[in-house]
Amino acid sequence: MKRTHHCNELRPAHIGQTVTLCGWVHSRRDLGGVIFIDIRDREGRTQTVFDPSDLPKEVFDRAAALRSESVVRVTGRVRSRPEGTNNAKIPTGEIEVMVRELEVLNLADPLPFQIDDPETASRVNEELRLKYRFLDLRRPELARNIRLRSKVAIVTRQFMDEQGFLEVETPILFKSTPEGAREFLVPNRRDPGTFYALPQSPQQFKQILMVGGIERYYQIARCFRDEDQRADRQLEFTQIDIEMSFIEREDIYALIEGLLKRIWKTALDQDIATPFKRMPFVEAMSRYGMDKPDTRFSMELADFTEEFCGSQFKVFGGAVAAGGVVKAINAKGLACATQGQIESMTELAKSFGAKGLAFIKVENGEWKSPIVRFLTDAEKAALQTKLAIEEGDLILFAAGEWLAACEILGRIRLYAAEVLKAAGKLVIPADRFDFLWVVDFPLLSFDKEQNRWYSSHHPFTAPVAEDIPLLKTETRKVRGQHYDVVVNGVELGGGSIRIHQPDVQKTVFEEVLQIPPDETKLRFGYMLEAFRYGAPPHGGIALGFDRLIAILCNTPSIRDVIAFPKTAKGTDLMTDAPAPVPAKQLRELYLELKVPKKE
RNA sequence: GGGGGCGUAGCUCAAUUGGUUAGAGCGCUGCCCUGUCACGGCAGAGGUUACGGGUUCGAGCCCCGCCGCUCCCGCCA
Repeated sequence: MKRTHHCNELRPAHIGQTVTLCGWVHSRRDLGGVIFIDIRDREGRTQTVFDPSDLPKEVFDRAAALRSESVVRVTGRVRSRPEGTNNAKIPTGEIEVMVRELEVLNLADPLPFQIDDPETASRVNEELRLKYRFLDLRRPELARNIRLRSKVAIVTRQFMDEQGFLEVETPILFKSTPEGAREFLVPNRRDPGTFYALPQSPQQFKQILMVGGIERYYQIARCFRDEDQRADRQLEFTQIDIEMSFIEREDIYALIEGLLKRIWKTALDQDIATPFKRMPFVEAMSRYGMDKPDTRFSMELADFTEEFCGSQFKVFGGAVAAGGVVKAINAKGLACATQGQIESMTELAKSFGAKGLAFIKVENGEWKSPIVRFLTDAEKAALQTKLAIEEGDLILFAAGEWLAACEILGRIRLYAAEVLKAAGKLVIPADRFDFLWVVDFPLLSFDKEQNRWYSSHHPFTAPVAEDIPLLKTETRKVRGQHYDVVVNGVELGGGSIRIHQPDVQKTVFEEVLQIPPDETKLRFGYMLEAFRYGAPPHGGIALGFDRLIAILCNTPSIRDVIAFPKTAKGTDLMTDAPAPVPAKQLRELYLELKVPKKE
């Protein structure tokens, strides 16, 4: 070992010992006659002292020439700091190391950005931080996140092992399955014109593992989806992937509640309440306008379909007449919303298909709104009662098809909450976590443009048993045995009980999803075949590991919990990936490029 | 594919809204300093205002294009 102690280890008990520390020059305070250098490693920092009366001039001069973030190795004697010079801010603040020897292991160039001050470092342009990720990773915040991630991975493995799960690795080189997310393709040199695909998830392998008798599988699995990025979405990401045989939905709920309880206890030393609330999809949409409701604040959607049936206000009356609904929320205390904010909300509503956004401002005891003159006294009374309207409130409406109206108000609700938070009128404690299961999703959704049904989750999701007869007749009504686990409005994971009977699976593929039989065979033939040779009933779930860590770290972006994340455009600013390859490599793969020239 | 925000010194930001030589703090370089801990003091260097066009007597500021980062919509079985 090059060192005897780490930089957060020395205490008054070590006084008198000769020690060797290695680390980065965190800060250098050169007082001319004496130099203080704080040496930092991942554990903490320790003050070292260079006293010229006690040191060869050459060593002192080298210390004076050190720059921030240089890597050094120092040897010296631990001593108590002189009276009145203790530093209460750091755990090693009662001692210091009187240096005898200094070895400069790596003299650092001046840094592209400073990392010693957390305040400014966290505000540095992300582009620069991504390019110099190795510097960013030294920042305490990021280091803490990476550490927590490791800790949670370990406790996950411990918990899953205790529950009798086997960790099984599945292939990264898989086959293209064009349903679902766009895939990354890998050309196959051995058979020109054929390709592997990187898995969107180990879904099919984990089901095959169940047929293979593994019974309980888990994996902290890398997944790849070639879709556009978001703060919570990267091209490659990690899932805690789980599958079990001979179980029902409740078994998954109990397992995941146990796992999350353990994770929260380990990561935050917090006891979370289980079991989690269960909320049917229809209820989540009706009350919160979201299938991943943030239940930390209310501002729930109220229904006024009955009240506005036949209303003089055509937008509402017409919507109801057309079989739609009228919904409203009360953004308490938001009557102060600026014209710009109302416009933003209107734009938001329009982006979700609304024609406009009706609102009522309650100010100075008066209902201010372009629509109020169309409302009858009875209608006003209904609003007053159901929304508990008070001075300073802002009422927002959506009318139309049930799902669309709910979704619009759901988005408006979140926007309003952000505005209220910024104004200090809505306060949500950082340590509050509202978990819930969203259940009873529709198995299938209808794509109006392509005029066909598609799986709400994925095509292996089992219908609720009693709904199976409705598959071909009342497709819309079939519920899937699918569940999402949601916390604070974030979809943490989802899964389902799977179809394990080949005939049901075949019906879903061919008769409901309308995939031609030969294509079904080509894409999923091996699964249908596997299910013919003794497939146990099974189900599973996948938790977004990056999102989980981001929630625990209280950061909005998963880039903050991934060591080497990519940008929104999918590039790695440090390595410059992706990049062109030499023609020779393309020839070996029998690939020819037809890249359109930029004008 | 679409919409919004940002881009000025190595970093974080300013520039009286189109008007003199583009400033400050930190960092960097040099000098001074023996108890600092975001040490302090003095001096100095450092700019193609992302990039390319345009309008104008005059552009960091206005217009068009383009690149990059970011947020959102679409997309994410």
